[in-house]
Amino acid sequence: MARNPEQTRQLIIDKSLPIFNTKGYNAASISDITNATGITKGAIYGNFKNKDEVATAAFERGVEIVASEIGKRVRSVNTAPKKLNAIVNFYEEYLKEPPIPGGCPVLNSSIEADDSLPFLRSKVIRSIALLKDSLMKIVNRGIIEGQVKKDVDAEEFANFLYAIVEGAISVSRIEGDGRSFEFVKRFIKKQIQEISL
Amino acid sequence: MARNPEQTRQLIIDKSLPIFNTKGYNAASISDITNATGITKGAIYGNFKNKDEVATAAFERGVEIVASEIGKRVRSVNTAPKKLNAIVNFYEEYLKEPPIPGGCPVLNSSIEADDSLPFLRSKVIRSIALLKDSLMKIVNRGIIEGQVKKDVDAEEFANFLYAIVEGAISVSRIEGDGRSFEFVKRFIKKQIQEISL
DNA sequence: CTAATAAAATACCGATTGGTATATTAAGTT
DNA sequence: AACTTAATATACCAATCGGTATTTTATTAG
Repeated sequence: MARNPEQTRQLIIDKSLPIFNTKGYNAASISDITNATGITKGAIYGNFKNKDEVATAAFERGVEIVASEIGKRVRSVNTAPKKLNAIVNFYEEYLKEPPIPGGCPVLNSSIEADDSLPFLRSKVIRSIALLKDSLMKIVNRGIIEGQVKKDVDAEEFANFLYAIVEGAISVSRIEGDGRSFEFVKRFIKKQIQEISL
Repeated sequence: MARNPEQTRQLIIDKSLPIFNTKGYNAASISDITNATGITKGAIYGNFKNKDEVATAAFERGVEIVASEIGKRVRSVNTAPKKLNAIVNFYEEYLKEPPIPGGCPVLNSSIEADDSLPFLRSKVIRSIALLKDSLMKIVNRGIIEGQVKKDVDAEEFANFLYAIVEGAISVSRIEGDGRSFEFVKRFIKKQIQEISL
């Protein structure tokens, strides 16, 4: 054996994630990664079969970062409305101080993978399903625990919240300021208030 | 003079639009365009300075198509709530039978242009501003004409509507079915109802 | 201290990229 | 019909792409 392959692999993933996330899969090149890591092509192709696998690993790492951060926020409060608000606040902070440069990896990959990048598509779909499912569970538990009106359609609300947040991120990012997100945030908070008891 | 440069230019724009919109700027190559048009590189570079200008022209054509279609729907009804619903219905149809393959060009370019493609950024920002402004004007006129509650914040509603529609499109497209959009549509229709008198 | 081995570095590959310089061709003018 | 000119086609360019084969290097086992 020689060196530390796990560490190398992790380095490649960590350094390539922001590259894929900012430039997109096609524009991100292997030499971008070698430059960012200080590691050579040989090391990359020794640890990954091809560029697709690096991108996949980077995407999954990105989702992991986002999901873990959301999980932290969600667990830090104890009612459904507070949890939902915490998620919205997280995304607002995400815009101001991105834990991953380049925006939301799920949204980015979603746009790039819908027609091309078939190897990523199912991963993206799965990530979205997980996120929406978390939202649904929060709402449903809120209903059970008497914090949310019981006639609320949890699936509809989850779909609403997910779609509007992703949309607001994309708009705010291209506009380059948080004004649009501010408006949307205000709207979402009203909606959360609306379903709360 | 020889041949018909305007016609050639238009051919390049029309054929490259779906290519850029499905594959994205980077993955779409000049040879993709020569293949799709049956025209050679010489003709492309005779009519456009470079790839950026082809992409820009294609993007603007895409926006033109979307905007004109929306305008048609909006003009076909005569109250603010109906106009807003018509726009939502348009995007639902857009998913089922895309006038431009590859999804919404504004959303797609928005994601790709936020970090890279500086030459496109301002065009995308402008398109979004125009669309949101149209939405705002519809709401404000609805207020004046007594179809919309007068305490409604038109800018907030426009931002909400634009963000959620773009988000819903992206989710539905990656998922490959209209289920998510269906949920979101139901939610939006309720909101339109909510602001209506 | 050496041999074995696995990881990483280097050198190379054909294919493709965006772009350009040149040649050809079609149309308008006289 | 000959000439001019603008538009398109062809041929070519260096640079870069993803990927592979080979060599070097670091580590561990004996």
